[in-house]
Amino acid sequence: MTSEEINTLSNYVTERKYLKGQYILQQGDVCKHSSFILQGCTKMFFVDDTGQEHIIMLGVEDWWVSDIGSFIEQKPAQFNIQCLEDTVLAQFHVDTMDEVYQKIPALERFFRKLLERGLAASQKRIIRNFSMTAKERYLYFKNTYPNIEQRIPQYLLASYLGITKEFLSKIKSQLASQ
Amino acid sequence: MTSEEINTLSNYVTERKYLKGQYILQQGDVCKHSSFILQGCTKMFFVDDTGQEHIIMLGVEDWWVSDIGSFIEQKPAQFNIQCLEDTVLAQFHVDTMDEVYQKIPALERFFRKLLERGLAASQKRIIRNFSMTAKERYLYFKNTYPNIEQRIPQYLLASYLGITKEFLSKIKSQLASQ
DNA sequence: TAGTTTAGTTAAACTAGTTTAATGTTTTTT
DNA sequence: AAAAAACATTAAACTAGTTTAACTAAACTA
Repeated sequence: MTSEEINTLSNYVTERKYLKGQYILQQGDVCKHSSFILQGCTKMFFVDDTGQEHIIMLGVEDWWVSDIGSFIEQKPAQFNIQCLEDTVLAQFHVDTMDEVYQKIPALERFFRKLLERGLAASQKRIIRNFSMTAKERYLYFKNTYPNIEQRIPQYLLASYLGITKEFLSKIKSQLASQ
Repeated sequence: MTSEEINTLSNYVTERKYLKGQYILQQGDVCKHSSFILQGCTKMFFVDDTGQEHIIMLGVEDWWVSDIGSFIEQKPAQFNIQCLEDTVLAQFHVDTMDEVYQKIPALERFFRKLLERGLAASQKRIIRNFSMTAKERYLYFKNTYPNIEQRIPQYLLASYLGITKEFLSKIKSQLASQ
């Protein structure tokens, strides 16, 4: 991107602050923003028929968060996004995306690459869920994101890993006693 | 797209035939094509450390298949794609993508939307794996893709559902006896 | 047409992960 | 500083799904 383009870009980006616990997006609402985390920590989750919460994605600094399906199609979101800490976002609004893409063609490419990485990551996660045990998934998480575990409560990590908090406890005590 | 653009497009698309059992892509190779299924049926899978095969995606007519991560970054593929029937593909080659995008800007948008849908579908699959039992997943599959089950062997469906073929057998006999 | 491979079924023994419930620990509120 | 709320641990009973193994059925090969 040229420095002129970066300048143009700034007209389309809004900074917004959220407090811990606040929702960036609620299941059923239409996702109006694609957001980049400048500071803070978020969880993207959905609530199933039985009322249980399942975490799809955790987000920290430099990650993008949004319900992409909802954002693109402007249909009701399937997911909630909530702040686990006070969080600062840089947001693009859906109504100005076409305009930005037109003014800065490189951005369309950038967002495509973002999506590609997101899809690749999502597919890898499906694989991990199929081919690894809960203990292996936990160790993989610790290894891949060594600084997230300290920032979030264990029951959320358990939900992200697809297991109960009780079982995560058991795994940790097993690992500790070795 | 204008009819002129469609004409231009045809210069960049190649038709290719594969026989049942042939590989469109092998784990470790770099994915050079993004392919649209004109006819046939494919499986995308990966083989884990223990030698077990896990199906990420099945593909039939009108679906796109490729290892997107590998295609985009031009890195070795993590997945295999193999034909379950004689299959005819319409393929874009990676080397000409930038050129096509330039000549037909609408195509870049089209591929972005494709990715968005792919990502949304992948996330939904993660959810289903977390929040549904194997029986529910099976019924969901039957309901959503009513004509795929007859085309593929049961042990592949089991792999797609993330269960053993024995357990799928059990589920089916349970459902039959109701 | 028999013989061999490939796919599907059934059942018993097993294991990874859940549920329930009680107890302990930390953090927040007042 | 006490009380309340939120989070974490442990253990016993349970269940969904796996493993192993033996058997049946279909599909290719000769």
